[in-house]
Amino acid sequence: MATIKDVAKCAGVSVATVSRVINRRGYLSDAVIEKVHGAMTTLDYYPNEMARSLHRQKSYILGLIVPSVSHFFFGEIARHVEYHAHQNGYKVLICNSLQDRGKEREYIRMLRSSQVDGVIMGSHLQEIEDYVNLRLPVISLDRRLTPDTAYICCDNYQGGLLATRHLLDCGCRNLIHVSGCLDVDMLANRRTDAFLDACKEAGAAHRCYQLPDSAVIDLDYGGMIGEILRENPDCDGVFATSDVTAALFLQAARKQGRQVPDDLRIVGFDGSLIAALATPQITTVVQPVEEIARYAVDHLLRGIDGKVIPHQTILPVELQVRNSTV
Amino acid sequence: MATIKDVAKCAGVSVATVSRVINRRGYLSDAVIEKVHGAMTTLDYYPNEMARSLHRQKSYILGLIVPSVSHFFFGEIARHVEYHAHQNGYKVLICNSLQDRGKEREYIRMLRSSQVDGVIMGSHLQEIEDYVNLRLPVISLDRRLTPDTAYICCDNYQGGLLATRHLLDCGCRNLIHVSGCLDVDMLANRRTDAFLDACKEAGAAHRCYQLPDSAVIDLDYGGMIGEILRENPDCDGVFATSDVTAALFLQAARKQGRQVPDDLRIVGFDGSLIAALATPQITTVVQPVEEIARYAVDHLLRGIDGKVIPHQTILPVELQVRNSTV
DNA sequence: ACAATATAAGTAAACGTTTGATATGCAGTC
DNA sequence: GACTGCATATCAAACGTTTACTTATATTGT
Repeated sequence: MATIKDVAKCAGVSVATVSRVINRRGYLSDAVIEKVHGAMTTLDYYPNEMARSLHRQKSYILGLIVPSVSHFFFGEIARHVEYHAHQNGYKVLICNSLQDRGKEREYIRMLRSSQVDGVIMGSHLQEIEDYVNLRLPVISLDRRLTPDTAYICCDNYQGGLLATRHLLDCGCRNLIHVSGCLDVDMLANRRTDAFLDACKEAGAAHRCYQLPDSAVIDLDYGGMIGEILRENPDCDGVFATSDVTAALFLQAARKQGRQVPDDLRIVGFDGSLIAALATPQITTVVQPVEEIARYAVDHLLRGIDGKVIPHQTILPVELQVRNSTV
Repeated sequence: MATIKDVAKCAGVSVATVSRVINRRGYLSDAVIEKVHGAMTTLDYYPNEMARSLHRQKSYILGLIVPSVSHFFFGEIARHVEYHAHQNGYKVLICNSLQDRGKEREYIRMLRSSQVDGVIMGSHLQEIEDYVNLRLPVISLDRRLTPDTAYICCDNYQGGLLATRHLLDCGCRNLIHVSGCLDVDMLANRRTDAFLDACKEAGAAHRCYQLPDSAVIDLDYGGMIGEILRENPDCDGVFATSDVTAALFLQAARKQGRQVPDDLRIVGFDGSLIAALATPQITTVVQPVEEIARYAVDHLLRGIDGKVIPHQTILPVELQVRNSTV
């Protein structure tokens, strides 16, 4: 590949001059500018970003760690994060932690070495201290890492409330809630809190189940869901912590001959495509994915620029009522 | 951040020595190795990959261009590409072209500037010449770009044959096929060829529809699908070019009071999660996504290392029969 | 006519690494 | 005791940029 030296030689000027015309700095005569541009196109020259980054001590690369981009929710997050990063002249390096502590730690190291300017963490199995050591601007999604790392999330409690109350309003009196693993202190756990509060408030029978961490990646826990449903023949309403889980309930219900929504009403969470593509379509709590991604990028970039940013950004959710409940 | 100089000073040796212990090169005494390691940990030092890349003229970064990582199929591709890249010590920069020619071109430029070692192209709107100019190892997914760029794809024709014959075997006599835009010379178009061949061979009535390019990104073309179904009241079998389209047919059928699979049988393509999560589950032609990604990475890396690689890699598909047809 | 300033281009150091060439010390050998 | 050979560590150049400094020339005001 042609370097700035080749361009300089070809144009008959110094490398400094070429650099100047690339960066439009200092005084340049039109003649020189033209010559340099000519040389650049004939040599098909592109500035070497590694060299630039090294000099300017800034890579314009962001790291994004998610459980997996093939996960509906995180796929959308990744898409929008990349979009907004690109809009701001940043590139993004993706990392699929696959819910594995070792990989998560490895990725964190790798991103540091790679001189990324900041990272967006959507996967959080690691012990807190590992993040502290990062010494890099970080925005976390849906988890408070340390007292002073900023995080973005949707209003999980409100979402849980909307979902549960909707089921109750539909006449459900025997509810089931399936959440992820509650051991890790994720903000998504507020959905479960809300479920419990709403059930107690209404005096409705209810039961909670937890899915293992791995469920986020290996989406074949349909058997488990069928089991849960079988265990609860009286259940008339399900609040699932994700749309995928809701879709699995839909299938299990059909297999067990229970009509949705007549015998069993189902509410999901996320507002991902799967909820809209299921038959019947699934009532779901819609997370503002695009906004979450936008704020994550915006705040991260502000952090990188040394500006102060809000610790906590909570975005509103919306209940999208569809045929799995009415 | 600490640099190699800081480590050298701290350990009381030269930077060359530090570099040597990092890279395990040349003769080193145990005493020095220990001192340097000590310094590295006390300073929390990580080598600067930009500087290394600059020197070694190799970034260990791969570019991946897809229409969108939030697309079911490409999300999985991205996940597995990243996985195998990581296994081989490579990082991956993602680019969502969003089926936009301008963005595609821009990303190609960006990847060149960023000194990626190679690129995997899963998005192909650009004119061929733009790829030729790349002068970078490239593996294309599902498209023959130039006579000498390697590509990986599944056996699209065979997939089309399996899908169509399965419908015919189920007794369908009035088929519909919905494909993507056939103007661009994608290998996925072979599915349509197979559909036509199989229908003619069996003497079955059939009709083809094309979806606009944008459908890959904006997945809300349900109305269009409903319209197609309404136009064809006698249709008893659908071969959709993707699982998403199949899922939309499922919904449209239900809305129009047609029972699946009794009145209408539906076959999708891709083998993505949506086919398994739909109710009823969708019969689909399963693409070996993981293998596709693995070969894409393997061949790209071999190409980067200057080895010769096969022009064409066609992987077998499999028909997964589910309740949307039987 | 001459200082003061504006314009234009070049020199060389720096960013953080790696590595070939080189220097130093120290056994062992004749 | 000079010589070889080996182990160990340093020096300095290079990777492709940017930019503070410097130098050279042109333009202006008095």
